[in-house]
Amino acid sequence: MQQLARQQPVITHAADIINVQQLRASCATCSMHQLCLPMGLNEADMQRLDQIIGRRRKITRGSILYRVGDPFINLYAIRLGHFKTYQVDPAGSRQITGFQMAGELLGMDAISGERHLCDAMALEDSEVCEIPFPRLEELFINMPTLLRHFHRIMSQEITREQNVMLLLGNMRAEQKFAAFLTNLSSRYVARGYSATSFQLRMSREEIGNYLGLTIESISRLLSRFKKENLLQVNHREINILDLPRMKAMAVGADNCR
Amino acid sequence: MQQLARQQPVITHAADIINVQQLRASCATCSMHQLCLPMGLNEADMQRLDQIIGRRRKITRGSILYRVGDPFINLYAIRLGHFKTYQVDPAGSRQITGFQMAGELLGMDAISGERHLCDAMALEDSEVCEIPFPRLEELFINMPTLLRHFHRIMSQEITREQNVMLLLGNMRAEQKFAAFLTNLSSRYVARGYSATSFQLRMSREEIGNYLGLTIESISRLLSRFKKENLLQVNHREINILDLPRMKAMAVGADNCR
DNA sequence: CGCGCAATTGACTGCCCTCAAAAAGCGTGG
DNA sequence: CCACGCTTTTTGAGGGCAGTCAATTGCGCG
Repeated sequence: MQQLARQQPVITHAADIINVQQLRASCATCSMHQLCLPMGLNEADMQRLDQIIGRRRKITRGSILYRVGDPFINLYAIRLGHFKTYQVDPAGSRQITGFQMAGELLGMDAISGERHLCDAMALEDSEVCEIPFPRLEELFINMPTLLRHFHRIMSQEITREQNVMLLLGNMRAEQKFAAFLTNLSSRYVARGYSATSFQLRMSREEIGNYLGLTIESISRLLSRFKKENLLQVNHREINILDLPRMKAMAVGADNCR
Repeated sequence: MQQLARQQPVITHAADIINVQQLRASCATCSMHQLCLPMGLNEADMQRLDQIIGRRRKITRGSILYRVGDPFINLYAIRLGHFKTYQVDPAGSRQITGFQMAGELLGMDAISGERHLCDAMALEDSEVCEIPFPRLEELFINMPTLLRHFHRIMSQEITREQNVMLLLGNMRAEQKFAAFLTNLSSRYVARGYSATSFQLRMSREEIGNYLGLTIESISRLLSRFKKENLLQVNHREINILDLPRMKAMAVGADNCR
């Protein structure tokens, strides 16, 4: 089931040096620092946070960052790339619980049980910052700003999941998919990208699984949206032509139960 | 749509005195303290937590503890009773995001935005402890045990919601309902009650809404389970006759996609 | 070119929703 | 006590949305 990585990085001496520089890359120079854990920290605090960051790891497409049962050691801040997290139930069926992008935090579900409760897989070649949780806890003691922001992030995750529950429990296929696209759109906007043009990092199957639909349904929805001039689609390239209507659909302005 | 409270507490002088005593009730004497926020605290720390608890409020059945848009001031620990939380989407449709019982914490979704993002309604006459969040944050600075446990609780909430996502996205009606019942069962066990005999605190409609099903489907499922000798049901009184089979059904041992 | 994988499209099925009506509780008032 | 209205629940009949199954297309790659 697991996709194999397309390419392994070729390690040369020169590349090692570059890598070392990347490892020393700091939160301050990271383009995601307004979205990520260090948000709102002053320079001194950001440096202290920097010092506990374990390392910046590259995760190749299709490989697993952590899986169910792994001991919980680190949180991971996504520096670059996209991930999916999915739960595996005892019968073996899977449910994707989220798609995460740069600036978002992975692994918070593991805090309670000291073991990860889902798998996290890179959807493309990605980079994460390892944040050793025990050391982060030490920082909390003297950095109330950091602690407060961490609580905000966890709370946001709770809210995000509640929105997915609303989506899964109350929406029709069309509305689900529109909500999915507008959600991606607004997250790309927050990162400075286009609201209407972006690449889907996940397959139709993954979208379907996430939304509680089949791959065929996703495909049909895309065709219909295309026919209705809501969007253009070419493989994974999405171009939303009528974002207002898409948003209206997502909030159920058209068809609701 | 909102149910009106059935009865307002009659305040007399004598009752006031009793109330005052209840207000002084401490975490140490609360039957939920092994499940609730003070879990694992030593006596001194528990007293410090006690001191910041605002008041113990009674919430009559059907009345609202907080609603969408209310400013976030307190977390609430349920001392007694049951609640439901539900989201209201722009089109007006609702999704119940959880049923909470004694020992559980309400309001964590509001931390990020400083406003509540769902409504919380008492399903029966209940009592909560108000926990002013800013004061709780002050405690965190000197009580690492409390902080760690708070993080566990938030993380548990994330995990719980991921399980609901799995349920809503991947399960058939029968499996959903079996999972719902076994979930209640295990939570009652954790509170020292029977695993097989309990009262549903919520209506069929609320169950259906939570599970992404209609009231009719819930009713039919109950009838079928009854016919198959899985359970007895009398109004809201549930008696699970074959818990192992119910659990097997919940994990999809019978029918999965 | 042919193979494999992902996506699309079509035909059909079935689970659950919708609509409708009857039954069962429950409180109220005659 | 029973009649009455109201709400909640149960049960039935039928329909629709999305799933299932299957065949086709398109694309990348060896």
